[in-house]
Amino acid sequence: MSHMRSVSIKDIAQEVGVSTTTVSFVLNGKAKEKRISDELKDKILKTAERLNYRPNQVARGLRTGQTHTLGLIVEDISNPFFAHLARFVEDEADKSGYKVMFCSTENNDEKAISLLYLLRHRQMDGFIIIPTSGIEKEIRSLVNEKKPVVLVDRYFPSLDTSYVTVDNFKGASDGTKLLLAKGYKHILLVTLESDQVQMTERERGYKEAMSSKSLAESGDILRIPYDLTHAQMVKSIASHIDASPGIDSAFFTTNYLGVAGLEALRQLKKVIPDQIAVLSFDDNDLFRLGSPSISVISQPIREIGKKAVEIILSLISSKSEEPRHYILKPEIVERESI
Amino acid sequence: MSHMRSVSIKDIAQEVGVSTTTVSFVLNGKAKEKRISDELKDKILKTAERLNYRPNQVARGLRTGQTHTLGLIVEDISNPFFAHLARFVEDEADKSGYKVMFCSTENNDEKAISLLYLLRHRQMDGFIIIPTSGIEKEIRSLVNEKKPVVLVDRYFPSLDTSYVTVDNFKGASDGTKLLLAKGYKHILLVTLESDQVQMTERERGYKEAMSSKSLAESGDILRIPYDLTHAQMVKSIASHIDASPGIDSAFFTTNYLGVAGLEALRQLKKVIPDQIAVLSFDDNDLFRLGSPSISVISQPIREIGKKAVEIILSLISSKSEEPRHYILKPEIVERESI
DNA sequence: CTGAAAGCGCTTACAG
DNA sequence: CTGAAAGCGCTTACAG
Repeated sequence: MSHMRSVSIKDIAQEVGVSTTTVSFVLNGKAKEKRISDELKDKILKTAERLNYRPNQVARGLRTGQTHTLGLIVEDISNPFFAHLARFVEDEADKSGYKVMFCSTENNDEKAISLLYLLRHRQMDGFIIIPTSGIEKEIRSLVNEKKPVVLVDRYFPSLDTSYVTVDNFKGASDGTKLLLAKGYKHILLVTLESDQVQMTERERGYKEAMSSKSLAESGDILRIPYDLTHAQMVKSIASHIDASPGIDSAFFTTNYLGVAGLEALRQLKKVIPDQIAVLSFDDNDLFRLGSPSISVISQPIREIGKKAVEIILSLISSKSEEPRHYILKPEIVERESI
Repeated sequence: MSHMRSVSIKDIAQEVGVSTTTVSFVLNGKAKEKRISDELKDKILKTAERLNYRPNQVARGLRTGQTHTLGLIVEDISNPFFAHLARFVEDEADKSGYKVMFCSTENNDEKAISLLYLLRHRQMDGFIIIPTSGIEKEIRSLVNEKKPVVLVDRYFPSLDTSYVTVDNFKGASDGTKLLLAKGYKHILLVTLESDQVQMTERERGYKEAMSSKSLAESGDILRIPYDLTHAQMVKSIASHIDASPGIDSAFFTTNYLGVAGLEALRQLKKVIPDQIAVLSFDDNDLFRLGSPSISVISQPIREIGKKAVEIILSLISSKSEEPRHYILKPEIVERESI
């Protein structure tokens, strides 16, 4: 019972003895509008059913110029932050009949550019992008060509696109202030060597909080190159902490830095929070259920995903719309680690 | 500088003063084969470059019948097991110029069926599917229509499809035997109420290991309905363990059951492994870095993803091929929890 | 109430 | 060496 060619609108038309136009109208629910008789409509519907007709969306996409597909470009789909984001984007897109195609950039400019290129070939209706720092030019041309695009997690201050992020400055500043309020004085900030806005803002928040205190408090910043392997990150963090006995607390600016940090502290056999307090951006199972549980600055991922899809869909339906910016509130979750 | 219509092969043809045929040939690298002069070839290439030509893959897909897109249907993309699988599938597919479109079924038959339907409309070249138990009929018709499909993590014994899984029986049996060898006698198996092969095999492995011991050893099985929320799972596990003082160890058959289990034990303030030993299927950051770290039966996710893509690509390139089955070896990772 | 025809952007057998 | 033409499976303005 296998066909090499699947059944098309033409087959139905032939079977019923009518034009493909009529079939198309009926199948698209325009029977009423086109005033096609109920008998004929039923006959066409029944025949489509009987022949097990499946509309070819590729053909429809070519004809209408709408593929009902969103391109989602993340840093790494296996990172829990992006995996959850993907899921919420999927759910939200699904409600409007959109599917999503994902790609991981590994935070690599070359890869990101080539992925964006490939996705454009495939006529995505819109793009939800966690940009790498070197992809500004390509995003700009996307915008210039009026392609719907929304940046997530980070954006380019010099580029007027829609974006949705979190108030990273406030998150980092509040987190640091919480540590200070708890009596920790020598706070190490472990962050990524990055010029991207989400990272610079977090660093700025930390610095602002530190500077608001007296000079007795002293900070320290460890900047990890973002192309290190996980093992190298762990090693780098461990050796820095080991060499800095004065430090009483560590603040990690991303979830995988936090994970690497816990691994480092474990190697050093540091007791949390007695020997060193820990705070991290982003939440995950390890932070939530590990022992001790880790305090975090949690991002509202579901809301971020929802907003991103909402923006992209509104951009798709009305090309002229102005860029929209959403800056959501991160939430401090206090646990046992501080 | 924005165009409503992007540049097509026709624009290039017009610009150069040549037919679209010729343009298509050189753009597809067939200049040599079609013996098109180097001058002309260069001119066409230059013009394409200058006009910033981007081939429309939707049109190509319609014409050639190949979309170079794989459909990946998982249970939940935000679950670390599937998130990692997705990443490895992506990487492997990428090497052959394929992109992947993902969907989450939530282990819901209706949703799975509708997703498969939607993806078929979109002319995926192949499907990598983590099936729900009620989707057998739809998978069967996929196979009957000679669509390339490979099942992952589980399969239907009564359906002759390609699949790649892990030796779940051996994994569960070895894990149980390890607990027994460590002196634990009263092992609780916490599993899903499921008739799917990966689950029944794990339960069978556990039972086999238990029955190989004397009657002094006694087991207990808690079967969690798979439609419970996370909180309900935690509650169900907690109350069962709380009501079974004789139990000295717990073996969880999936990663999220393990996570819920740890949460339950934390609520009950049970000390691991002194009051209760813990073993779980699947690995994750929490198991690896939590305190105490949790022993696991780890699946070779990268290899699973690679194999799945390898099979699907070979199915795509030669439709006649026989189904292939891969049963990979799980690995026991002993940590502090037993 | 219904259909012939054009066209979305490609590829490719066929012809010269 | 190169091109005219058909066709992938749809949708839709136009005509009657």
